[in-house]
Amino acid sequence: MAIDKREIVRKLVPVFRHYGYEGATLSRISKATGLGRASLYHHFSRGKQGMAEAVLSYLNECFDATILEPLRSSEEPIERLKAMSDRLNQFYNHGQNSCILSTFSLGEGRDLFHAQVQQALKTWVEHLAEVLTVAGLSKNLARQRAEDAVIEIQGALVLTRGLNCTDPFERVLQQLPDKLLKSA
Amino acid sequence: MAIDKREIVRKLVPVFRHYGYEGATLSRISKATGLGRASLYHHFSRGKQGMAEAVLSYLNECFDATILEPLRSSEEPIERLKAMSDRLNQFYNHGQNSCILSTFSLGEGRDLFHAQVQQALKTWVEHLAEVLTVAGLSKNLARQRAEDAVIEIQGALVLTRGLNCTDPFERVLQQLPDKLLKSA
DNA sequence: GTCTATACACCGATAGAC
DNA sequence: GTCTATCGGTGTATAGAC
Repeated sequence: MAIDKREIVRKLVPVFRHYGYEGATLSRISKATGLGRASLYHHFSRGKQGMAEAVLSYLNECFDATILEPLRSSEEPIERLKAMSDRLNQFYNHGQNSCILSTFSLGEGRDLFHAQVQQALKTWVEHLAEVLTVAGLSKNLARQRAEDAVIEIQGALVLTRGLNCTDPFERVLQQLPDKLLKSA
Repeated sequence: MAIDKREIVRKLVPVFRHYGYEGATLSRISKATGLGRASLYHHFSRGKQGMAEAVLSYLNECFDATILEPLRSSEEPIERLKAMSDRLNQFYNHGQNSCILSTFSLGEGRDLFHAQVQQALKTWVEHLAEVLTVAGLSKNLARQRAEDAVIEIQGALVLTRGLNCTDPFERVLQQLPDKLLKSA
């Protein structure tokens, strides 16, 4: 059933996120899901690539429903941004989870998933820019700060992973809303 | 000779940087260097791990000599930071090169190279914090902004790769010196 | 110092039983 | 829908000739 497949995809997420497309071997996938190779091919007709696409779609869906959703609300801009920060802290487990968009833009995954990765990043930036425009910033400044926000979050994920310490990520998220809205 | 080995390592750099530790297969390495598998094992006694360590050491050395060196100069802080930005733009090829510190903090590479990655990031932050302290910032603020600088650079690399557009990286570098020094 | 040849484990993928 | 068994290919690594 569809619900079972969704549960399998959920188990695939950490494997692809941590190891990247090439590093996510069928052995690791099999271990993570508890399913044999053949069972996996029963569910995902196009093999490993199908699994990776399912993971990417699933995470895009989650990201839209949990992180972008508050940005589309009718709350005050500052409240929307604070809500996004809170959700991001959960979504990335205090910065300890990698971002699939970052992982899939390396190696073989880059060629396979570039379109989806690019689209996901653009959508995120656009949602942020819209909130900042509502808050009264000029189109150009809103756009630039929206990009800065994504940059800081992605960079904080790298630093948090590299230093093995969640402080940078949580600090960036905490400071982000005010930083984005303060007058130029 | 040592100079030949250095030349081999130079050819290994893009392979490990783009594909990560696991994705850097001996086929790709062999192709990039023009050497057969056995020749590679003649030069690097501990196999692929030895190659990766050589790449990491080599890049750390380059990074210290080209990016950190201007930070240690006796120029004005703003000039030191501008010099770093210029050098970074070359070093990362306008944001089109991945950072090995980011690549090696994923998958199997994470366990193998965590200590070196952590040390390299710390050294970078400390050099920046020292410049900002000289510029008159408080210890805490200097430290925080130094971290922010590394975060923005790493994040800009991710965005530039994901969007396939060098604008974010070059903009971040261009704005960085003033941003770091402006009064709180 | 480079090569060919080779060892053996693991890769992604499939066939066919149940 | 899951399994075992297996395919051809590729992975890292090594032996030994030149």
